[in-house]
Order: sequence, then C-alpha cells, then structure tokens
Amino acid sequence: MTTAAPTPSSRDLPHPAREEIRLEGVLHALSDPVRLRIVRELAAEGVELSCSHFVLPVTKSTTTHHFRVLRESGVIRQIYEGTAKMNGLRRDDLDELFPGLLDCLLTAAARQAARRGGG
Amino acid sequence: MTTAAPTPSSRDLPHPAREEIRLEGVLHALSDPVRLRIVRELAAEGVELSCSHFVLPVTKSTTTHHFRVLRESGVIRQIYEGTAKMNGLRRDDLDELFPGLLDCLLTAAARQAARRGGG
DNA sequence: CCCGTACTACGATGTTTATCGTACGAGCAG
DNA sequence: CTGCTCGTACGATAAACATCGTAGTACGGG
Repeated sequence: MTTAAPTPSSRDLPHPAREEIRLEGVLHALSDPVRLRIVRELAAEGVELSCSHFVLPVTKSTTTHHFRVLRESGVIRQIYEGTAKMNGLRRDDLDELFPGLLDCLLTAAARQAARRGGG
Repeated sequence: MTTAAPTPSSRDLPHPAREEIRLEGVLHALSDPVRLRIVRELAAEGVELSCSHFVLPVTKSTTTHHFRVLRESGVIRQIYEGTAKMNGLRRDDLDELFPGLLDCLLTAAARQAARRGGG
C-alpha cells in the first residue's frame, strides 16, 4: 500500500529524544543570532530546508557547526536526502514539552526584528 | 517610620535601557541553570530579594557574576539597600518588549522542573 | 569512472564564560 | 573605633564557543 517511506537514506544523524531536550539547551541554541535567524526562517517557510538554502554571514564550516548545535539541542531535525541535508523544526516535540514556548520565542524575535530592522 | 523614600542609596548600578534589551541576551542569560533558577525564584516570590537570600551551589564570587549577567542582559534590576543588594525582575520592561515571553519561559522551566524533580 | 555539489571532520585560533580564591569597601551594631 | 556581614573587584584558570581553512566523504549525473 502506501509505501510512503521515501528512502530513509543510509546515513542518519543522532538526535536527542524528546525527553532529553533541556530548556537550557534550547535557550542557549537560540541565543546566537545566526541560529535564531535559521530557526526563524525555518518557521516562516514551514517546510524542511536544505542547509544550502540559507544565506548566512559565515562560512560553510561555521554553518555546519550551527546546524549541529540546533540539532543536538533538540530544536531541529536533520535528515539526509541525497547529498542535501534537510532541516525541519521539531515543532511537535517542542510543543509537547513546552507548550507555546516556540511560538512565543518566534513572536519575540519577530517583534525585535521589526523594531530594529523595520524602523 | 514610614519614611516612604527608603534612602535611594549612594551607589547605583548600570542597567540597560528598555530599548537596549536584546532577545539573544535574555536567552543567553537564562540558558545557564544557576541563573534560570535565580529568575524562577525571583518570579515565584514576586518581591525583590537580596543576593544572600539565594542558596546556590557556587561561591559568592560566582553568584555576583551571575547576578551581573542577569542585570546586564536586562532581566533583573538591582538596587542597593544598605549592605544588601535587592534584586527584582524587570517584568514591566520585558512584558512590554516581548509580551508573554517571560511567563512562557517560566512555565516551561516549571514544567521541566516538575518532570525531572517531582517525578 | 570521473567530476561537481553538498556537507563533514579536523585542527587552529581568539573570545567568551563559569568558576574559584583572596583581598577589599560599605554599611550596621556594639 | 572595632568587628561583622554583604557584596565587589581583580586575577587566575580551565572549559566552551564561534570562527575559519583545508582536506575529505557521500551522492548523483554524464
């Protein structure tokens, strides 16, 4: 029937289980401007995005580092898809652990961006 | 008796203005377990507390350091009162800048504490 | 098979951070 | 004034972190 499984790929990456996600870790992950920006864009698009989708003011190595921090803190989920690595927010897990927190943080970030960037 | 003005004291400490408070800074401040604990207790009590009120697993020097980080990031307000230094949450400023964020974070922290500490 | 693209792994570097100990300054109680 | 408590300042230290460059691995297309 619905053989929906789209080739789970060979490599997969270590993610913390839902219960292992720590609030402090999430806050630390989001306390970096580059990472906060990544998460904002991920939330805005609403779909999984490859690393190369993002135009960031740092090199590729550093980008890799930031994505890893986000993954290891439990904020995003990363899955290989061919040569690309797709990134998606762990909305379900975060909402279950900390209801409303993610949206609250995104709203706060948007407000700050509007205040500073928009005028 | 009711000498309402409680001697504003001689020394006072540098605080960021409301507009200078950065979300990243707040998140970074709260991403440390010791500081998160301080903020939780401050919120729970609802009143200003002296530094010595807190029983923390670090030395006095380190405690001073953490309170300074909280103050410089705009999370708390510190005022000298005699030899004691009173600490209060900057609820008004934070709520104005990031509505709902502080409560959301406190709720998340409480949930996590209940899950881990309370069983 | 060879090449290009996407991302990683490793090592280096400079900065920040959490922590401590000790010595000091400010207010309060004798 | 003396001594006490509260908190600071400064210096040291070890760990963590953000950043980079280079070299390498994995996958897909010719």
